[in-house]
Amino acid sequence: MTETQHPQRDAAATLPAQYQPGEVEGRRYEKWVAEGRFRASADSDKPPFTIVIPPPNVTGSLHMGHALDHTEQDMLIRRKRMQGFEALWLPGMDHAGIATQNVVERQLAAEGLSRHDLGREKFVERVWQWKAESGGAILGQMRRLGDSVDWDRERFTMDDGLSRAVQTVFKRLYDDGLIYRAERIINWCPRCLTALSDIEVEHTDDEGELVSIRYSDDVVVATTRAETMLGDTAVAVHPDDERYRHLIGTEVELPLTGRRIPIVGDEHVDPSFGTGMVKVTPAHDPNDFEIGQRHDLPSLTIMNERGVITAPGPFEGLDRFEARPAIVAALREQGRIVAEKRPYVHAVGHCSRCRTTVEPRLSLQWFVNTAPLARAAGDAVRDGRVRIEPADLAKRYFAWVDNMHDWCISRQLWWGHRIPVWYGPEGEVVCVGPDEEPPSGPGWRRDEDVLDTWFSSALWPFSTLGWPDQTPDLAKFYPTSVLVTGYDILFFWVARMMMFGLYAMDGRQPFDVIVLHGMVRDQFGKKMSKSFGNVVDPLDWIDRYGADATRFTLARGANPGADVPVSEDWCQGSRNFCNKLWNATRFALMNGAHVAGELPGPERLSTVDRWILSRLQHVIAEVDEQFEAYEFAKVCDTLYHFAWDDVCDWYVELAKPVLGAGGEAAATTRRVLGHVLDQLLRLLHPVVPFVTDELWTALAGDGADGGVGGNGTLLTAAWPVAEPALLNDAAEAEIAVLQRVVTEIRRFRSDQGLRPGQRVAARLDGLAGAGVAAHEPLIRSLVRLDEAGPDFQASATLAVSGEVSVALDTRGSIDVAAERARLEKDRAAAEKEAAQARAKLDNPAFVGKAPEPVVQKIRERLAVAEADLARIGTALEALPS
RNA sequence: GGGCGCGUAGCUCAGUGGGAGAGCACUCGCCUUACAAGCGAGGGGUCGCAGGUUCGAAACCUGCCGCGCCCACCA
Repeated sequence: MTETQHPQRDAAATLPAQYQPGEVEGRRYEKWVAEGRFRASADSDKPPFTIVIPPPNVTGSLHMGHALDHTEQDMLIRRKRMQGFEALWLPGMDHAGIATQNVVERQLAAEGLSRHDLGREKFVERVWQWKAESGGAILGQMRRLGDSVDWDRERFTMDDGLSRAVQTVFKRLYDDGLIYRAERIINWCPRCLTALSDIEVEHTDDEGELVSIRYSDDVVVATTRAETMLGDTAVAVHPDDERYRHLIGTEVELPLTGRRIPIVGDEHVDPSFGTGMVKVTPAHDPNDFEIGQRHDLPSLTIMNERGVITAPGPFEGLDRFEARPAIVAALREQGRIVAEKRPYVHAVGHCSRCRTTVEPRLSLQWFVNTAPLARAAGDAVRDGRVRIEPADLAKRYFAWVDNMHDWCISRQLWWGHRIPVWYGPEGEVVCVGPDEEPPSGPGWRRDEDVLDTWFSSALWPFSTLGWPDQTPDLAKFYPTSVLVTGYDILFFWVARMMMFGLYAMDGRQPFDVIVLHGMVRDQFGKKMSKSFGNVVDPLDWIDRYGADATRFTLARGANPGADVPVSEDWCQGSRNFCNKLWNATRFALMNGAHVAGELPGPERLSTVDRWILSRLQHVIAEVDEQFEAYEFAKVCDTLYHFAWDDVCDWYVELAKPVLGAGGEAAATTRRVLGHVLDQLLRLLHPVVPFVTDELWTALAGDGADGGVGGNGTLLTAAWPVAEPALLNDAAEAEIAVLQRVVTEIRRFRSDQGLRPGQRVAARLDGLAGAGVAAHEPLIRSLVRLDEAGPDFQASATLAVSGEVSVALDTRGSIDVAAERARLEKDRAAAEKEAAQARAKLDNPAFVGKAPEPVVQKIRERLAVAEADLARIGTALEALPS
């Protein structure tokens, strides 16, 4: 390409002075999708790289947590795609059992209807209709963020295929005896009218009242749930408790009921708590249930599913929270309340979906026997088949899988996967597989319940790939490569995917690496909450600052496993960074930078070119390491500083005089600048895909060879590979000296209040000794120094470094006091440095025990400090007194 | 009650055995034709406290203080 032909200049002319994300993003995204850039193929020869998206709720909309989660996944996927992997990022949604049913039920309530008015079939139809009309808003929002997901493979947990996977796994677990039905105390939500698993219950410290009730002269028990006494079927004491041993085997009359109940001895009772006597209500308390089992006590249910008292008598029909004070009042009237502790703060469970106080309730439910599954899930991490990043968080994972309770999987809902079990007239129980005919005939009925929504999400990594069929997708893309999610659903989801993945896929793990991030928080580290008013909507930031800025802000704060604080200021900073890239590329285009042809050989490169190319190789290597360690924040930091400090602040500034001068040097610089930007944009593409693709196509042209299957888009351009041959320590050292000289002169100009435009005559001494003599014109040009003329009269001497000093003629008086103060300060610092180094070297213990490289380093440090002192001394002497 | 983690500049955080760092904020000077969403320069920290290990500690150990999170069936 000759100097006069620069088609890029036309491109530059079309670029406005500021990056307008709104103008670029929509069009870029639709182009990517239309060209099928996100599509993965099972037939490909390329090695697979797979991520399945943590399926958002069909009722959900994009919040900052998703934006963070998706940014990390998109960064991984986009980089692997550029590296030549068959990269599949599979999107989809979760049917979100209770959440979705609640949404539709609220809609019905507005019409004055309940789901029972419609009936099961019509209600489920209605939910599907809701999904078609208003569900999945988040999918559109993912496009705004730039998620490079394969839309052709979008899945939903209630799809036919996934439902078949659910039924297959259920049947297998049932046949293996790992699923069973039992009457147990479970967590019951009296509002949602369904059972909940342990982890769907959130405990908070609530205020209550602990009352001590005298059942008889000898028997006093304490409780926070007085209403449950109606269901007491025993009183328990510790069998070794001297005070009460004689009572074991006797009976006591239960107040308000007239029933006589036994006193039993049970190890569970803590003699040191309260009176050491416990009322036993097997139907309404998990501990009491176990005591009841051990002593063969009857379980007396005194409350219905809505928490209303059903025990016959004066309290029948009262809500549990009305019955409580009523019963306490009645007991008080009888003089049976011997003590009240109020307020009494204790942990109370709430429905994670609606906050209603959970009621322990005896009921017949389906459970997964988790012991063998959880052991396998733990072992897969213990033996290294699955890695958790950051590794510290594995402790939390083990704490969970090694102490897992059986999982209650049945839900008394209508929206979800219905339990595939039929009951016959003679008490038969038949579990039906997906390809089997269910039993029919008089008296047969199907189980009414559906499965916990997490049951189907636990199958997500393989049900989405076509399992139970042996599909090409499954063969190509399972196990998935990385799972990216927040540590908050380690238990809900990750551990269960591990259990079911290992089980259903015959011991093959669902993913190789689990990458955990934290929660997005505000700029003060506070949790985002509606009541606190600090919630930020990512779409708002995307509108105002662009998707790239939003992504960069999140990724830049994403330290492994840690919460991610964000603020609008930081997002503006990210927007500014995108704009910086924009303008750097604009500058390059206006000056004819290009990517055509080979890089000039080493003999044609200037030191400045060698320096920036060397820096680039370091950056490529660092970014690769940081990506492999899932250090998203460090990736961003490395590229931010390289782009802004090295490329924009130094290389572009150093290139300006060369480009202005024209000739062969300018031609070389145009090519090197094009190369550096080309590589930089590639490296940045995973985190800021829109602006980089826009700029890269302008720089490389639409017909550019993008490397791996690339034709005019950065998406499939080859990921940079560091070239050791381009590393150049000598050039880096030279430019470091140049930078010190320039910075010191600027420092002087700034301290002395010299106007930036004002030219000053100067004599630069010792550049040759420092090996940077060739850079004198560059230095002079950067800091506007004229040659020393015949009338040159130094009014200040700057001690820079090494042999370099700069004598300046400011053509006027300088602020001697300011310069002296500055030098004194520098001298004090150098003296301190020298003293510290000498103290170490004078210490025989240090010299004897410290490794030689460290000692050598200290010697060098001392030498530098002494040289500094000498130069500062000279400069001080040179100052007019 | 059990477990995990954190305390470094005004704010948010990197740094985990050998010269205290970044972003933002702050101060001063600049519209220097890529960019004022910018440029240049600068100030600012007894690394929570107290012991210990070490030639050497922000980092490793112990204790204390403060903060956070997760798990949990003391009625």
